[in-house]
Amino acid sequence: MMKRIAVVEDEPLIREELAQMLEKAGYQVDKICEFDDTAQRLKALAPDLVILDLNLPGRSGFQVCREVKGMNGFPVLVLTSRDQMQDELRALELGADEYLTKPCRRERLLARVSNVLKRYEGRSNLLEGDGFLLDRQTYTLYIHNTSTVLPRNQGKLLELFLGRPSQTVEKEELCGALWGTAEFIDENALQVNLTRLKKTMADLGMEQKIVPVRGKGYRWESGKRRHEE
Amino acid sequence: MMKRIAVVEDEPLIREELAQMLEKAGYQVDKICEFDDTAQRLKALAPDLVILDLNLPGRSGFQVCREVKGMNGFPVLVLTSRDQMQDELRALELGADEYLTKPCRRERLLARVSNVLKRYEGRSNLLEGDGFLLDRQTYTLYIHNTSTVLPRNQGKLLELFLGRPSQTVEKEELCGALWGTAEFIDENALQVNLTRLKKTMADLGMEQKIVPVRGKGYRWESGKRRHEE
DNA sequence: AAAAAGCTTACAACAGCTGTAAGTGTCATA
DNA sequence: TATGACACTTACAGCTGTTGTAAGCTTTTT
Repeated sequence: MMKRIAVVEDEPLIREELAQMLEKAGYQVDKICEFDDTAQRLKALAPDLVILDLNLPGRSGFQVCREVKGMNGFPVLVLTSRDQMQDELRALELGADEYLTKPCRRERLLARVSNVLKRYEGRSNLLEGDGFLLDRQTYTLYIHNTSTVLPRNQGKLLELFLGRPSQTVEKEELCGALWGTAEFIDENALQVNLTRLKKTMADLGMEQKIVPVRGKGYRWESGKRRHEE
Repeated sequence: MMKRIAVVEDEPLIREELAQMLEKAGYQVDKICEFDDTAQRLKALAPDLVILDLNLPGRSGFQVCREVKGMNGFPVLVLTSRDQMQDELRALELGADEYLTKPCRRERLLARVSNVLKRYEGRSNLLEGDGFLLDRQTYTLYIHNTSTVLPRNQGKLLELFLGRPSQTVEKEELCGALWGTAEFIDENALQVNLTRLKKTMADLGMEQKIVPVRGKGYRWESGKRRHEE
């Protein structure tokens, strides 16, 4: 399957040259030319890799980098003419997967691109939690250098909670996630499954985080947040 | 928990300087000073990251890189004075996670080290196959942007094969992997499990690779390797 | 052609996950 | 502080998917 790369670069000449080079190397390229809501556009494109310039009109590339990594976790390769050490450190700290300075030789760029893509192979549906990762398909949970496959129901619940941090999730919805349509709600069965999830989380050393909201449902508390809302 | 870094560098001065820098940054450092069986030594150390020089006495650093990536999948950061583009490409192709040239500023090195470590968080036991990844603990198989949890026996077999690419693995050993001690060998049961593994591999679109060696055992053929050695 | 090695398939035993049900604990309000 | 509603625990039996068994088939070698 052809890998898709999004190019975020405001200088048209460089952008086109980049796109051509990548296409010649067998990638499908999406060019971003307007930079008012870059992160959102990227989310819609859902590429396999983002190549990002730091000097963008309006919003800074750093901001985009942070948003992309926080939101979707796409791999990000920063390609910029800013060669200050500080910029590099900042980009890496924000989660960039690679940092290259322009001008950059074709071979090097392509090698790094392929390297980053390879690293991310098969990891496109890892959900990021607070100190752990959850595979959406298999419900494999990665934490503290170990992995465990959660039973299906526990995985579904955890997945749902991770998508709604710090929000109250109603029982109806939880039941819906477990048994499809939420027409027949078995609060007890839900309760049992929640207990089981809590237990395996405790066994794995994750901080307890599923808080009951009386009469409503449950809320997932992100571990060591400082400020509540 | 303190991360452990193995430094593979033959020049004592540089080695010590590197080690000091890393230790000051809060890592535990293992220095490798003899280079006759580097990959084996690294395996025994089981570090969180390997910093590797390419110009080693005896065996080439490339060879070490390949062995480390094939065997254990530790993250490898190549730090070398060879700044030929060709070297960089080759190292990346062999699976190196990062390539830096000496001299390298402290901040850059530390940033890249922390970046690589972060990427590998919780992924320390992913075995790399030819176009796929296998989680040693859960036998979750990642391929083509999907993941599947293999049944235990199929996982064990695949794991064993991945550790012995292009070698004939005897039936005894395969049985040993499945049922502990290989004292009681049930060739038929083994056969059935192999068939099942082949089937799930075929279903997942992996090229067929388990070749019988008459009277001996089986051999895992690495798909589309160009040059063997 | 026959023997040996390798492979396929169906089936029953088994393990682990799931829902059920009955009972215990906790909280909020009168 | 008594009460009822809600929340939780536990044991158990049914179900699903994995495993070993056994019988028969195919391929290879001599």
